[in-house]
Amino acid sequence: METTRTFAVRDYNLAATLTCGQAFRWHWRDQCWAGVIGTHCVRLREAPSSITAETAEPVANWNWLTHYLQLHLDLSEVVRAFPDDEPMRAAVAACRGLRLLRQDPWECLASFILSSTKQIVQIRQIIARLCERYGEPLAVAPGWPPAFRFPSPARLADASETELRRCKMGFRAPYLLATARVIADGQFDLARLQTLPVEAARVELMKLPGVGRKVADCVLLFAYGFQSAFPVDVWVMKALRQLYFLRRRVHLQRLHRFAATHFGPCAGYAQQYLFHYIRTGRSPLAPPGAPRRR
DNA sequence: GCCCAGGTGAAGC
DNA sequence: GCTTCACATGGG
Repeated sequence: METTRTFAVRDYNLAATLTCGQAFRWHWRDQCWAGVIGTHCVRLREAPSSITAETAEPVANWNWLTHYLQLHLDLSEVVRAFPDDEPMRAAVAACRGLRLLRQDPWECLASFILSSTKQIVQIRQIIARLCERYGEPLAVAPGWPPAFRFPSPARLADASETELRRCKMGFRAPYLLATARVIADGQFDLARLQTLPVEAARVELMKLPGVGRKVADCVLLFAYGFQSAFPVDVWVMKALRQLYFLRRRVHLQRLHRFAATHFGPCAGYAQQYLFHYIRTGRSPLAPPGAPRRR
């Protein structure tokens, strides 16, 4: 039992991984990345070839952390599977060490239901309010600020739409509430999706209120680890159009077909590199106002 | 004021 | 089938 453990890593860019828009609860505080994984309040410190974790309470088994961070994964194999073209080379060079996490399905699902037409900053604020108001308080170390579990489906199912709207989630409130209720009632089994082929799991997810193709793909990729899932949002759409389709108008369906054939077995990983690349001011497509590297 | 944000669902052709 | 629109909220 210990509260600190250091893990040797290679090619792990923790900052990019925790801020690239796949998870929304990490904060930079006291030279550490502070966050909550399940019931564990944790701080992560990045060094050139290691990651040191500190928890609020002693830990006997660290599997929850190594699984979440996917520490066993050999990133070079993933990158080798990418297509050898100029956009991918640039994206990989711009965010070397970027990883996909393996998140809890419910937290991931609820988070991305709340994500539609919201900027990442705002998604983070909504989720923070949701956890403060509905999540169970967690044990924290002396000097750490209060921390909360992500609220369970049952807890949110007991709330009213009006209450949820006070977290500033707007029109997403009825979606989150309805989905929480279906899951809390046992009518929908998130765990079962892990046993299905990706296409079948997607069909199931899209039966949930507020879950369309894009949100479903995010959950398939970020929570279940289906690496062929390729979420296409406005940014990925822009990137694919400009980098691969000569700025022509392209239908979403065609982009999905292109993604399935062009990016290989780790298409979802490639998607995250492209997404982060265009959003962080390191590409010609950077958003206005984004920090631009020389 | 305007436009846009890791979209979805429903209504209108 | 496809296209258009409403839906809250806040940042730039």
